[in-house]
Amino acid sequence: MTETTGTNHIAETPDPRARIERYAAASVEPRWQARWAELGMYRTDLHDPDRKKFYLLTMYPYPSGDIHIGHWYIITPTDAIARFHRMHGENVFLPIGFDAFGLPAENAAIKNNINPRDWTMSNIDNMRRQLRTMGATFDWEAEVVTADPDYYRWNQWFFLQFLRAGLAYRKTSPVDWCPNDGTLAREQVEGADRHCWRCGARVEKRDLAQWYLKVTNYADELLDFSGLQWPEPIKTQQTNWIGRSEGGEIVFDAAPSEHHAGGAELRVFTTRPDTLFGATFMVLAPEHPLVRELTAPDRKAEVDAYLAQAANRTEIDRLSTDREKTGVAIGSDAINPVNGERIPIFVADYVLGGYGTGAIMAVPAHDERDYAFAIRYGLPIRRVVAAPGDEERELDSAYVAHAAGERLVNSGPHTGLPADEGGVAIVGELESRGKGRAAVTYRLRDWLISRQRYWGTPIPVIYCPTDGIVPVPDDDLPVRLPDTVDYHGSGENPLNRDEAFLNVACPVCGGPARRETDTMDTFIDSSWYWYRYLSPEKSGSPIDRALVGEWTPVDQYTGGAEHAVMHLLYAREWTKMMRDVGLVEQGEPFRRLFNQGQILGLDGERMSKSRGNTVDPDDLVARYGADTVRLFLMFMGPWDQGGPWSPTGIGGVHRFLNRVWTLLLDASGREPGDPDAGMLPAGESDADARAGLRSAAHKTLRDVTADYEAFRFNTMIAKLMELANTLFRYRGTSVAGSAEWDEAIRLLLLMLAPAAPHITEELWSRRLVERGEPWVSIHAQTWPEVDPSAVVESTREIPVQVNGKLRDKVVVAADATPAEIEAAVLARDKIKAILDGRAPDRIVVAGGGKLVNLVVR
RNA sequence: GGGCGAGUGGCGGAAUGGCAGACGCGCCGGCCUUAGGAGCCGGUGCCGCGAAAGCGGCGUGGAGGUUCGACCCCUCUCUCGCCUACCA
Repeated sequence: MTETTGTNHIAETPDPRARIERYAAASVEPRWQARWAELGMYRTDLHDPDRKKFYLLTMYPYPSGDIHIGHWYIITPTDAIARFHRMHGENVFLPIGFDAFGLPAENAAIKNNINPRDWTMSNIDNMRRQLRTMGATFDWEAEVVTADPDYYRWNQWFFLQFLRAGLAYRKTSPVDWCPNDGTLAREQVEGADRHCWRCGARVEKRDLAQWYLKVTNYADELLDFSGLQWPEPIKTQQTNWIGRSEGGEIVFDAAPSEHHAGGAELRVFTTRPDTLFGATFMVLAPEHPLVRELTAPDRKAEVDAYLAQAANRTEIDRLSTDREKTGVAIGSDAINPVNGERIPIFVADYVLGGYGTGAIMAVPAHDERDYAFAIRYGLPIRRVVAAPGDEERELDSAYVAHAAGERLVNSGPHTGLPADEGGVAIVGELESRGKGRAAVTYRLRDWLISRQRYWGTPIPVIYCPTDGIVPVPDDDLPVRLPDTVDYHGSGENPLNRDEAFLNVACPVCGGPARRETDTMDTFIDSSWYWYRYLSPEKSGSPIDRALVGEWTPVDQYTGGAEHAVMHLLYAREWTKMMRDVGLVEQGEPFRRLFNQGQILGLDGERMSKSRGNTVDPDDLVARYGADTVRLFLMFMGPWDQGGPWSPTGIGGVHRFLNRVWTLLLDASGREPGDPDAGMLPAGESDADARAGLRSAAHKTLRDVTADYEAFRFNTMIAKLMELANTLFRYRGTSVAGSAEWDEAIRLLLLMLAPAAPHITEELWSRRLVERGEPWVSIHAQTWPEVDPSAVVESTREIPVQVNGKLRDKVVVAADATPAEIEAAVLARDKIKAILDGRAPDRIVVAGGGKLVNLVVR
């Protein structure tokens, strides 16, 4: 290494800057990055039996082309966590890969007339290079690229496994359809105006035959987060998304009429079976299969018009906040199973086809939506639940509260029962007659995975005129995407026109058949990639079961909270499906989850290339170095908070690193600007100073260790700055160069190493040269231990309050008893003056002597 | 409409029942410099009194409450951000 050290030639030089070499990140950082790569320092030995394993996963990036400051914000603290754990002797696995399928590649391809694969792969090359400039310790040997046939063939393989297990199925139903992206899963439709999560276009409904995964099987299990250390808001969001409701399913029969024989079963789901006697009409969703059958001939024109209008509904009133309830009567009645009453049937779009049974019994007295509808169309409102004394009171809105002592009214034989008992009794009675049962409904839907796009995993299915739906045999996998694509300048899936891809012999009968041209939702790629990291080259199976058994679930996952009900839910569902087809033992993928915040652009919006508000870190790295950028991102604020990007203040952390550099290279130097340079603070002896320094260093170590463990990087860095400031105060004094000084310097470097890996490695190596010791990387050092004896104090200063206001401070021995503290406080002149002869009514010695409060009334 | 989160100096933020404002930016003063958008030292919540040391008052969106003591816990309320959207 370099031979220069500042201590050899000291104070005569007039300009201190001429004396020591300046910190030049631009030359230091690439040199160490190359050295680490050369030594393979971060290649993980997945088979090491001795060390405790630590699987640290960070959400893999989409290869949009450029790494921006937001990527750094996610990755560099994650890297610090990895380095911190390595210094604790753990075998850390920190892989990286690319989420390489998806629409932006296709859009770029159409726009620039290039192949999506070429576009994606060249972006990945660029991003690999940029990622390396961070100094992050990724194990590049484990890299996964999802657009690689060696990866996506296993998506196909999983699909076939799930198909065999009954977890995948094909169904024709109204699906959410985006004009650009084709089919969307329910959670990929956002907002009141129902726009596409990816492109923002308005989403329509279309009837299509599509592939689904049966994730609703897992609804209850997904509500169970026991054993997971996940942030509460994410658990809440997932719980709300799954949306479990308990209630009853009740069977109404269609009443006979001139146009219908009656008897058709109309099932409704309700969470309020206790209000069944209050049902005064019934509402079917526009998609309900019995709408057409039950519509009276004289109502047909109006109903048809309404159904057509409902299909376009989102366009009509996309911005209206309180949507008017609309609907039309279909000219048939239903029979209420509890009292035989005939109630009219309506079709209205406030009832959703996809939730519950797509039909409701309307109880306007006790449901706000039903109330609004009844008022608008002049339908009867009958109160059936009332709090004591309210029985006769007129309703001016739906009564939905749950007041104590509520009882059923107007409910036939159940009148007078407490409401909750009444509900149970009604369901029980219906059940005995085969007209109802207790039921649970979920908001969660099955996962619609078909996408009408080229750039994704082909769904491995063949349609044969004679044999129907035929799975592609495992041996024929992967079904490869053709390399040459011709978009004809449109977004239509080019696979539909690719005769070579389309035409295939049926695996069963050998006759001519056609391939499925839909591809899979790219969230499938991200639902298992961390298992593949453990064996990216494995060819005979998707995962290495021994390694997966040993290394997963992932110990720590870091990434953004925006995937709360998408990726993070799909990942849990997929692992459960893998478990159920016998591939993994566990049912949960990630033990501990941390959601870092998001860095927003200067416009306050989420950074994205399409918005054009990304911040390129390359300029900052060129000017200050990667360590400064890393440290600045960690210092900005709490990691889970994020915030708008502003480089204001980056000079502060850069100055800090320069000061650390100076402390190492020029401990004895003195600054001309300091009038007290070279002198100990007034009244402090050399021994005091040395003991104080040692104490400060060990207290810092204690606190910094806790901050790393809790991912509190901002306060961690603040404490290191404080220690550096303390050291700087003693620079050039008799303390500099003492054993205590040396220990403090050593601790400072070790504590800083995970966050600022390059400068600490450089300074560490120079320190070793100076001491004549052989080189060992600082990143291979063991995390130091706090010396408890160094952090104990002989005295302590206790704040003294009078009636809760700070008035004085008193210094007592560290082991002073409460009585001694009390006596010391009362002996203070200032306290005597404030008390003015009065005796305190009460003396609170709080927190084991942390504070004293005198109460005077 | 519902859910989650957050409101603290000029700014980023610290302190989760015990000295509010750590650390950093910015600003002010000084040193050093041919020079400084470099470096170093000191100061810096607001208001008042004081030459100063210092003293006093106010202060964590607002209003109440619990407590010896509240940025922190409770109730109500306002503002902002994110998520969600008629879920029977």
